[in-house]
Amino acid sequence: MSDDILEGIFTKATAGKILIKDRKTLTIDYVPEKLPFRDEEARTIAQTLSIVLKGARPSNLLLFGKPGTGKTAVIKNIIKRLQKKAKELEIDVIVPFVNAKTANTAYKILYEIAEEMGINKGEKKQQVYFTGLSMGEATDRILDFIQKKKKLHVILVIDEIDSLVDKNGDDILYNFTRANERMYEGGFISLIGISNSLTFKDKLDPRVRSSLSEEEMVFNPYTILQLQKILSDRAKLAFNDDAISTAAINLCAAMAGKENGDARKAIDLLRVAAEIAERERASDVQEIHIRQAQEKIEKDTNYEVLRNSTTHTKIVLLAIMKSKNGNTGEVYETYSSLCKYTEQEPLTQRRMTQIVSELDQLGLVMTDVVSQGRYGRSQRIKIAFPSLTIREALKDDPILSTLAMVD
DNA sequence: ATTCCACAGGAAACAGTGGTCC
DNA sequence: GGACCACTGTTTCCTGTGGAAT
Repeated sequence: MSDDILEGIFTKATAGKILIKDRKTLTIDYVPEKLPFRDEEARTIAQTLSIVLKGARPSNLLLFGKPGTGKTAVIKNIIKRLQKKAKELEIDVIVPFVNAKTANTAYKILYEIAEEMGINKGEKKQQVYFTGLSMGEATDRILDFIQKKKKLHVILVIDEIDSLVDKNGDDILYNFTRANERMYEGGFISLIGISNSLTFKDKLDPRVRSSLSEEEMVFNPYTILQLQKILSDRAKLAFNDDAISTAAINLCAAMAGKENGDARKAIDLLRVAAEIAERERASDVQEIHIRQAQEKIEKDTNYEVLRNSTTHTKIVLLAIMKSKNGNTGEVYETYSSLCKYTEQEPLTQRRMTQIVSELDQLGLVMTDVVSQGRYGRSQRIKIAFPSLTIREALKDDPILSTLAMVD
């Protein structure tokens, strides 16, 4: 590197300034004390739950809303306050909080509930082990624990409850909603379900549905104006004075507003844009940085997903990239020949369509069902991002790197 | 109006793995 | 160490479907 270039970098560095003063307020984990535009929702939920302070069972509660609409944050805030109050009044309230998407399977959810309730710190015979128990036994142990404590009040929060029902059905929910019938000595369970999908209720057994949705609430997506306010509030906490222009905030809000009014994404966009601006030694975050951030986020997620995929998923993507019209049949043929070339045993076509639909959900491919009349019905599959990203992500793959380079 | 193609995608079964319990 | 349990990724089997061709 020549002296001139180094000199340039150093001069630029001294010219630049620190834009972010409090990085933590721009992360997903940061929950503000009070959420703007959610007062009414918070009040209703707090009212519903507050009767636990009188030792009575609050109604089960279902919260609906797109991601990033503040559902989880509102619940977490209320619960924090409720638990503090309950402690003062010496009322025994436990609030296990599980995320059904991270817990992934029905059994893991039971395990996490047991962990959060402290069951696994107690008698060995009552513990819910990481594996080895039947579902029935695990449920029984949790319910027995509550019953033995006599006056224990449990408010069970299941985040992303729709993903639980999608993958594992509603057996767990059935057991927990019916559990109160078994509590002869005064304890109880209330359920709070948080769902991203409004239609998930249709998949429930009617008994579970009526019992679970004693009370319901919908969190509407934020409007662009609301997002602007949220972002500028957050920017005041996160940035130094004059470190971000109003135009940049408005653009950020507009971009996130277009995609379901997701505040979480909007804040993430703000953070990445600020990091780009800092790296460029800019004097403030501008619109151009927001646009660059949007591109970077998209590219990074695609790249990471690709790199961590299984060999067959990668081959399927290559097959889609290399196929001419993208019909399922043609993609499968290409896929099979790529498997032969790389000496992999090909999966069935059924499994391949499943992989394609997983990729579709991740936004890596676009599919479109087209009917060609006499010539049947098929999917048109297209890659939804630049093929350069595929080449980059696969360049270190020992089996596929050479395949990814040729057209 | 009916036929028929080329699948989509649900359901169930299966194999292999990794764990606990007695 | 065998019985039992859950999970994951897969295969097998099957029913349903939109619309051009007949």
